[in-house]
Amino acid sequence: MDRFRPKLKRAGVTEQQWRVLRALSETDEMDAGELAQAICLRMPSLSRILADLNERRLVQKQLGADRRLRIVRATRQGRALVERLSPLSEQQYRRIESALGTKHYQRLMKDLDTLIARLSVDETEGSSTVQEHADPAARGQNPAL
Amino acid sequence: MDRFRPKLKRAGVTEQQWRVLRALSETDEMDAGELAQAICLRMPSLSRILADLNERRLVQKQLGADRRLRIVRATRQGRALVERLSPLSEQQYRRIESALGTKHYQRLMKDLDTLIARLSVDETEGSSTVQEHADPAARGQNPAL
DNA sequence: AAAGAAACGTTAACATGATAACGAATTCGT
DNA sequence: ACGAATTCGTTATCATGTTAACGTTTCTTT
Repeated sequence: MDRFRPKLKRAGVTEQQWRVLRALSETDEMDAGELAQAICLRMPSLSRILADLNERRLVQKQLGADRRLRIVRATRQGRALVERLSPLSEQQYRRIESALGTKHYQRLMKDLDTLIARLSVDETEGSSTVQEHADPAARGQNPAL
Repeated sequence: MDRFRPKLKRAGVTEQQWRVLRALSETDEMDAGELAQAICLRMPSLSRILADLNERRLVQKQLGADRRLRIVRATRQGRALVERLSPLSEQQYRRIESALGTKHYQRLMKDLDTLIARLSVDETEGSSTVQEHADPAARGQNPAL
């Protein structure tokens, strides 16, 4: 992140704002809780970030059918920002991969996924919210960048 | 850490304070810079933490021969605290190990060490400060807890 | 249906992470 | 020897992590 964060800063977003936008740009819409779990952000942090991104018109918040829920969507501008920065993000993953070698890299990502999944299970005692990803291109359910 | 942090809190130390004390109790003395690198803490954070721990008599700061350096040592009380909490820390590592299995656990720790070492190298472009640890019991140069 | 419990977000308060600007001490080049 | 560049640590500032306390809305229980 030491390498990627400066690029994010030039683009006007912080590290966590980036993770939020990235996650949102991959789906249509989510409620805040889903989003928080998807990217491992606590609700207090997410609240602040969404409030900020909302004012800057990068995301859009609205009430759900269940009016406790806050439905969030990335706006056009938000998605455009992600499109613009994604290549720089990919570049960092390739850097990590080349530092370890493809084989070790994939093994590391897999082991980390396994660890996160298993630890999550008995944290919440059963209600595993961590979904499997059969996609071999997936680099883990919690992309750092 | 979600499991260990509450125990630390009851003992009156934060997560990073714990890491500082743990590192110091394993050596005789270090200057602030060495310490920061050893446990991956930025100097601004370390400064605040050492100032705090110093007032609470858990560590002791003094000037080195080179008077730019701050030599730091854990006091008796500091070491006693680590002795008292170490078993609880070990317990967490065993939990992680049992979640992955011994084989995967060791492999994960090794891969992470490798990654950290290699990324560090070309961050600083050559002046690798990351020392090897031949000790098989070592769990990585940056114990989280 | 009404009181209580639970779920979802928000806000508050404090500790930490990150970056930059600074002060003090030391080393270098001339 | 002297001024510039370095090194080490501190301080300032802002964003985030963490925990707890709340306000709303919904679900449960009776």
